Amino acid sequence: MKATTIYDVAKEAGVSIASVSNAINGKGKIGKKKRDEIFKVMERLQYKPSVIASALMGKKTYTLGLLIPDVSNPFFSEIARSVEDLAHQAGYSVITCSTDNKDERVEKYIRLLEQKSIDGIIIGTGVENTDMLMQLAGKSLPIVMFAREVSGLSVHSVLTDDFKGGTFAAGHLLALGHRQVAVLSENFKVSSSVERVKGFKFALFEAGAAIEEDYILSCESSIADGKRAAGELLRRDNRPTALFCCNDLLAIGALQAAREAGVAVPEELSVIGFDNTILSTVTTPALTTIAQPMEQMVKLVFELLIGNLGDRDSTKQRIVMQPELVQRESTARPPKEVTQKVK
Amino acid sequence: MKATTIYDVAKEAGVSIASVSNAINGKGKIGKKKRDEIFKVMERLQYKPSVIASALMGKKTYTLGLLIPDVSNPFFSEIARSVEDLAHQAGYSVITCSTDNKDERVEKYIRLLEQKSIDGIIIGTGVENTDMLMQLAGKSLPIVMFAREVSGLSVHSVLTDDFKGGTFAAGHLLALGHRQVAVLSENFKVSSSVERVKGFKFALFEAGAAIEEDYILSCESSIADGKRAAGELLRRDNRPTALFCCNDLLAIGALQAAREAGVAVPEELSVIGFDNTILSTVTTPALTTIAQPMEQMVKLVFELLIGNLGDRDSTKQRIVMQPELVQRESTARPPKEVTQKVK
DNA sequence: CTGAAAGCGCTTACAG
DNA sequence: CTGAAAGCGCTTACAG
Repeated sequence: MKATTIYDVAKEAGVSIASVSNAINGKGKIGKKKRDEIFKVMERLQYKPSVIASALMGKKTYTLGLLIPDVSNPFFSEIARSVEDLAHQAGYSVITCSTDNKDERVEKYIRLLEQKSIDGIIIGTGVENTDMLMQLAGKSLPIVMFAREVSGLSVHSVLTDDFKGGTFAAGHLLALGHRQVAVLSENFKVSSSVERVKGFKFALFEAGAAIEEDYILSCESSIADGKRAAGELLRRDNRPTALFCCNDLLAIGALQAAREAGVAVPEELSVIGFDNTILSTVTTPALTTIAQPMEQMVKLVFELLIGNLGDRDSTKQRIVMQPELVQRESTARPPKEVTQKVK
Repeated sequence: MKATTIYDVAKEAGVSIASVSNAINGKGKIGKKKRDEIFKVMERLQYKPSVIASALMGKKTYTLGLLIPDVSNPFFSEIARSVEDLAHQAGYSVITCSTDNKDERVEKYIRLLEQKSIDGIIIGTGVENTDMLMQLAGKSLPIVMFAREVSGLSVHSVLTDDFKGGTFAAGHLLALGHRQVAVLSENFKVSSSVERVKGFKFALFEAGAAIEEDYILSCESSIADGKRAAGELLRRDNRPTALFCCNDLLAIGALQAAREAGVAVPEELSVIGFDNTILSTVTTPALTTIAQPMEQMVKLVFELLIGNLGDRDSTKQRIVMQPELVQRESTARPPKEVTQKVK
């Protein structure tokens, strides 16, 4: 049972395939009668043009690639949904690619996407080996970076001001009276985390409460790893009174470690996350966190990718959005007398 | 800067395009020397065959469609990840489509996917208007239903035994001593929920603790809606001592409603969910829930879709997997004297 | 073993 | 306004 082709409708309507094609694409001039007849036949035959064939003729595939670390991570699944919705509205489908922040996966996926002649690619994952991206950027395939940055890469990007997000977290903790703080950072490959930590440290330093380097722990981005790292911190003699976590997953791990260690949050330990995912609304206590304006960011990504914002391809846009502190229940004033746990 | 085509490598290697094609696909017989030379040229020119062109010749597009209600819902985002990984291993990409359980979206997406000549489609979303699916099933496009069923549709399916899942939930609550229970169900369109409720009711009935119909509330699948419905239930004079929720989202809503109403979980109210998503590990108390063997299910879906399990297309497989009770902290014995809240 | 040629389902100049 | 024809980048018989 072969699908009906343009030939079938042309024959059925008694016209040439060129006319059918023109009718569909609104090109050329076609007599109204002929056009109506053609549409009627298409309807009757349930004709659906093959995007494969038209893509081969140099038209679009109406498919976009989305590279993120992991769709099953709520932060990224929320992004994936926004991207999908906007894409769908514009007639595009999106191929989601979870990279686990591994370069080999990034490479493999990009190669795959290229072979499929996609129309554009959104990169929201960390990449170490930038050569491949450089090369990609040199081709005609539109790229936009989302919430990540690769220095020296000439592409559009829409970012959150992660540095400022870090200062917001620090400011909040400082205002509450904390002076003994620690941070759980993501892997150094993740440029956004690096910025967040920088901002955090900077604000602390400015306030004369500079953080010691060994109170900055690097983790993989998972609840389990956050728990492990936070547990380590809580066992130290000089326990911090507040913890800044570079994403909500890590913060939740911290919450769990605190519970296990019998440390009350927020009374004995304040915890602040980043991203404002659904997870942060679900924990007890609910998580204070830094929000990124995701919806707007995704919208801008589209403007850049398939809209006219990205048209003048001479200058690459770099759009930076403002983060926001979302105060919930996991942060409070530090305990009156800081517990100096002695072994 | 046009991409390099098969002609470029043929010319460069001094052979015909047919030989290049054969070399790539391991077809026909090619002299070892020629073959090596061809590969060397492909490498040098960075030649990547166009899947568009080969798809037009009737070969696969190596693209799969995945229809689910919502990627940003953790249950489905976890599925999406498993699907992606298995697909990736087999050289496929997947286009994720969030339907919100709306038929119009289902139709639009399916049409889109058909035009893109995808190789197969996984349907994990509720569908009311089955005509369209019937028609789809009549075509050559492989389909497999995942965790959802449409009666009368002749396609492969891999399911959890939702009815049994419901009885597990009931059995657990019964064993704990609960007799006054209620349920938060999803929309009736969701066949799996219907089965879960049926099983739950059945087990209760068997135990002589039949549930009253007005203690079964239907909700949209969101935390907010679960909270609303649970709140309603908790305000009743005859408050239930246990709540079975058809998915974790609803259960979390129930947890939140209980907290707001000052009802302690699990001391005064037991709550049990379904799906065992990451969310259930993150709440306080952690959620007792019913788990589906998702990884295995996704594996089977692939066997059916692109493996040999689905080959003999005469008989459609219907594979039913066993659910499992995951006991955590949100369920316990009912309070000694059941509170009879009088207005 | 190897290559010339037809064809997949479209789009696009180009004549009429 | 309309249609014949070439071509997109491949694959596949079919001769040699």
